Amino acid sequence: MNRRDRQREETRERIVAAAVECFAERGFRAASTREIASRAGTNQGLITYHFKSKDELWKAAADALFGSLRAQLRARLTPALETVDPRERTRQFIREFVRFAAEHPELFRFMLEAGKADDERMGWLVDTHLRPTYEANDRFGAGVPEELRPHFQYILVGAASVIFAVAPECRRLTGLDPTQREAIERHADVVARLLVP
Amino acid sequence: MNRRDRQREETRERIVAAAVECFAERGFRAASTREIASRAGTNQGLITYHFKSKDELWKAAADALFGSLRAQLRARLTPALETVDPRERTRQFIREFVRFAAEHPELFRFMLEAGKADDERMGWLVDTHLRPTYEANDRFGAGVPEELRPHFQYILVGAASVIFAVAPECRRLTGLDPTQREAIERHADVVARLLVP
DNA sequence: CTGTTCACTGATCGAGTGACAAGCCAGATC
DNA sequence: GATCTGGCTTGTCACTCGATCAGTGAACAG
Repeated sequence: MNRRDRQREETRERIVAAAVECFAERGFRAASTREIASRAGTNQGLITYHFKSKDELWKAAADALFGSLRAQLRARLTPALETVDPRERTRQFIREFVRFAAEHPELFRFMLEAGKADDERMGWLVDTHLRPTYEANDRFGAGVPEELRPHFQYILVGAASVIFAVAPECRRLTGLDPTQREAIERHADVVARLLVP
Repeated sequence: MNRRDRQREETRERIVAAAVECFAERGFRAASTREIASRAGTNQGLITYHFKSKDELWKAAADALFGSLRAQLRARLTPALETVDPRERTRQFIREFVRFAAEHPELFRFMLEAGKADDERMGWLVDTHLRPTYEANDRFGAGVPEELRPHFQYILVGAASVIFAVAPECRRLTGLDPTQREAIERHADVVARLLVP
């Protein structure tokens, strides 16, 4: 690959990384391309050059976030499948999911911001990223009746993620800092034991 | 009270109601005072007249939302306290909380949007509204050890609310419409039985 | 070495944004 | 019934937004 092409690639990646941060922190509309450019160390015009529009940049950010993290999540969840006892296996699965949610609160924020409105971005995100992830996690819901699957899915996601998504609030409200390793492990344990008694 | 004063009050309430909607749907920055004014059936200038700034309007909206809903929630939760069996009482409590979350998804959206950043609005919301609510719900966590309280709190909120906060996404992803009465009751039942085995 | 390509910059556009101020007129006051 | 108060409208301010585009210069091809 060319030196120019490598430079191009690296710049795009810097912009996408900054975009993931901004979109997760502020939401689509409130995130400005100028701030994204600034965090990436360039100017705003370059964003429209690489990604035709803000919408396209958002999709690129979603691709980077969900693509990378889905692979990472699968890699971390599969060892749990080796556990023999099925209930303990599911608990391991859940604990690992909670740890993952703690390390990547931007994933939940991204999903929640996109999922609340019935617009084109939501449709795209569901069809492109959420459905594959959802179906991949069916291994987890093996023992759950068909009509309860969606409930369990969202209960798990909510129970695991919310405390990390509102970490500043939790710190101020309860004094507990959910970013501490100890708190993460405790949360993982509580969620796992609640969902699999 | 004067006719003018009544008119004034009613107008302010219309604006606040529109503001609650907009802030919950779009977040603070992405919600525009012009859209709020339009939904309230007036013009943008009137907002600055009644509420000096957008920040003040946001606080007024939070006051209306949390104030009214905390009272309403307490009214709906206290009957559950009459149940004799302590575990069943807690389950009733949780079921009612889930129903409440289903009817008022804007509460969770509001809380989540405010709680993710460590800014002045978050501090104000915690000190003014969240802490009182949090402490009032201590009746619920009677049997829970001190250091697990925050975890249970956020697990309950997340498990109960997320599916309703991303209702459009849930509909498209799973085919289940979480706004249907049947789905709400099922969700309430699942959450209650999970959190109190 | 020469000419071309193309990642990148900086300026500018129209369409919003929140805050502000001057005027209007129904309703309160006397 | 004249006067005045104050809720409300309209227009405007400086500013930010995403998008567009001419211009620049280093890396490329021949």
